[in-house]
Amino acid sequence: MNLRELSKLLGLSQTTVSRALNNYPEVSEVTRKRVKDAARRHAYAPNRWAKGLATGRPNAIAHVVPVDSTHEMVNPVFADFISGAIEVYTSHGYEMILSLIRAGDGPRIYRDLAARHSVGGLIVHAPMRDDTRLAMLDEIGTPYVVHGRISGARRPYNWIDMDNRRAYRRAAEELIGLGHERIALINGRAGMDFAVRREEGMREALAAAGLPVDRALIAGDEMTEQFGYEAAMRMLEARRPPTAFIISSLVSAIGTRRACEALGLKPGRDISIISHDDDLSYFRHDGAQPYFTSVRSPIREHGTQAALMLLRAIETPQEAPLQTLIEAELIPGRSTAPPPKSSPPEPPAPNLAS
Amino acid sequence: MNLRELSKLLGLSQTTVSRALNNYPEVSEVTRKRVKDAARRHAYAPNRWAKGLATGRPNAIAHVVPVDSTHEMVNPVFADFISGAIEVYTSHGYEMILSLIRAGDGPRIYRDLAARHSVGGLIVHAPMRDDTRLAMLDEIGTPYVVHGRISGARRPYNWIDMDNRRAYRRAAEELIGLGHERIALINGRAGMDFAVRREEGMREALAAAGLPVDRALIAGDEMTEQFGYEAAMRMLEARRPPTAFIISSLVSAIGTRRACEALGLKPGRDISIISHDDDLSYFRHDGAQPYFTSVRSPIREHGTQAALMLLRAIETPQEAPLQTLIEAELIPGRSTAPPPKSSPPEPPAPNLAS
DNA sequence: CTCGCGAGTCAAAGCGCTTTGAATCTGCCT
DNA sequence: AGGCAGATTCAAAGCGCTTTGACTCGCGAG
Repeated sequence: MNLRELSKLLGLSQTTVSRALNNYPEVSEVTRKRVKDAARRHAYAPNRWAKGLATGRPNAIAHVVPVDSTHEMVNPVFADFISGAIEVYTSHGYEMILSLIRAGDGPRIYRDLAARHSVGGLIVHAPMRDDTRLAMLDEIGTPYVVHGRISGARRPYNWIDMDNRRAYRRAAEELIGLGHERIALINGRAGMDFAVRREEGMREALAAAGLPVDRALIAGDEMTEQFGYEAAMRMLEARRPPTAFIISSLVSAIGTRRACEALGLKPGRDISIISHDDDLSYFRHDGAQPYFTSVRSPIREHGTQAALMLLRAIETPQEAPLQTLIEAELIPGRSTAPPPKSSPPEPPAPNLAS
Repeated sequence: MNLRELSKLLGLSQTTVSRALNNYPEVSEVTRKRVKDAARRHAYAPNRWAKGLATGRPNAIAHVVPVDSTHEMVNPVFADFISGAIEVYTSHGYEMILSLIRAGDGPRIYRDLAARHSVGGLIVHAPMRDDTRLAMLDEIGTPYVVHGRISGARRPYNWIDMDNRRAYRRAAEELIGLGHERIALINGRAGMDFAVRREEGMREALAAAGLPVDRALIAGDEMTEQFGYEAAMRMLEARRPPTAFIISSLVSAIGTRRACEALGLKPGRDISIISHDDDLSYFRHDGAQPYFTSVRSPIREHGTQAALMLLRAIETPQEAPLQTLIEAELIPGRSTAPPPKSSPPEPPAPNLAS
């Protein structure tokens, strides 16, 4: 069933039928009702192609997800982010197209998407520090929203991010307040913008407390369970193990927990862990006190916000880019405690000033 | 840059340029090269709408994911499945559109997708036993592939599934072989087709070994970490706890592990766990022996297969539906062992026959 | 020298929708 | 009765592509 058939059926012109369906005011209410009823009865839905061609208005949003070619990974966080965004799109008449991009593909994909005309804008995932994509996107002219930030950017751009530095400073302060002095950070891949900020946050807290930074207690990689396990294992078996961990991802934190338990260390008693809780639906704790003390930022909400921001950028391009910084909470759980007394206090270093 | 501009630029007709770009044989090689070079130089990409309208050939595949309205969940397994499928689509010139569907939305979404004409087919996720969607899709006439199976289906349809029954029977046999008699199943939501099959598989093994089925040792729900924890906790604290668990999802298995450890039970020593490993990239163990003994079926591969099957169904609709049953492996890990001796042997029930 | 043929190219129609500008139909005022 | 504004409706153009059917051009066969 197409518009012509439908209009013929109703004895009306295509113009009138089209206007009736699109809620134009110059159609009488009685006609509109008649048209809409008929459309429903005959399961008429406008052809997206024809509509797009006629209006020139984009009807899709692309999410471009970089995929590390060696690992072929899709971050589980991504699923929740998307599910937040997608609802916004559908309720505004856009469809979401998903596009994986390999490290090597570079600009081509973005240019193709833009040249298609059907894609009104896109969400940039997993920004790196000094990511070159922005310059390219600005040149291409497609509206975009970055989930995260890119430090080296020249011009203002739309982004939504959590306050990583503040949150991780806060997390480290919490541990320091409990008496920890050797705090490890198990972080995302080096170069990822969020990872840089998180490390900065922790360093700030250590510096403020006059604590040294031990490079051996900082690890960064793709945040798998396995990585959380191995990094923790390595640190815990070293000469001077940490008494606490801050971990950038719940998935890796689960790996770290596994490592601790393998060594007979009980989190919340012998060792402390602060995890990162993206409020992933499949890992959500409805119960009373959560297992992990964690930095919580609701990722689904990020998705919703990013989508709204993008639609705004598409529909009112003249307005200035928007920035949204989301504060993260530190949720108390049962995985943190003061460091165990048993660990022998460091002998005071000979020439420690003042 | 559009076709007309490009052709004017080259001093050729639109016809010739179009044909050159689409590799039609009736264009001389020298012209074709000239055209392709110019197209690249001016970043020309055909307008998808116009192309679709002109050819009538679909250029998108939809993945329709049911979302439980109360939980708003996106299964982490889904991310990996999709990433397998998407590569197939892009390499065949299709784009993937993602569509969430609420329990209530029912047929409307499917009909709309079909009426759009741009969507050539779809993947049905999360089928329930006696799912009514198939009848509807058959009526609508869109090609589709089911990830999983639907027992009550009337007519043959395209599906790809793992051999759930066999795999879970095998898992239960493994535990029975180790000497376990009280085996718990922490399963997916009741009514999900895969959950039904898995339970059947376990029951078969129990029956074959002459072991009774204890309803209290079977739980089913959305497979979150929390559910794995709570279900296990409930069972372990009951009067007659299980000595082994079979768990339908790695995520829930992690919750179960947490429960065991909270009670001082070490998996692989005091309690046995067989998990379900979807080979999720973020949970993949590259190392030697994995932590969990588990039923493994590579979900990403399912995605690839499903996509290929769907494209075949779209491009050669006359062919009969295809079925692919994938065998799952049972991967030995460190979470299984014979039941602990300490547990007092059951006093023989008075009137147990022969 | 003409004709036929294949290779290469072209003009124009058509895909299904929106939108412009004009036409028609009311009812009501003068 | 005539005129006019406002309310409805309409015919036709145009969006950018593919594809049909026709045209042009060389060249070898007759």
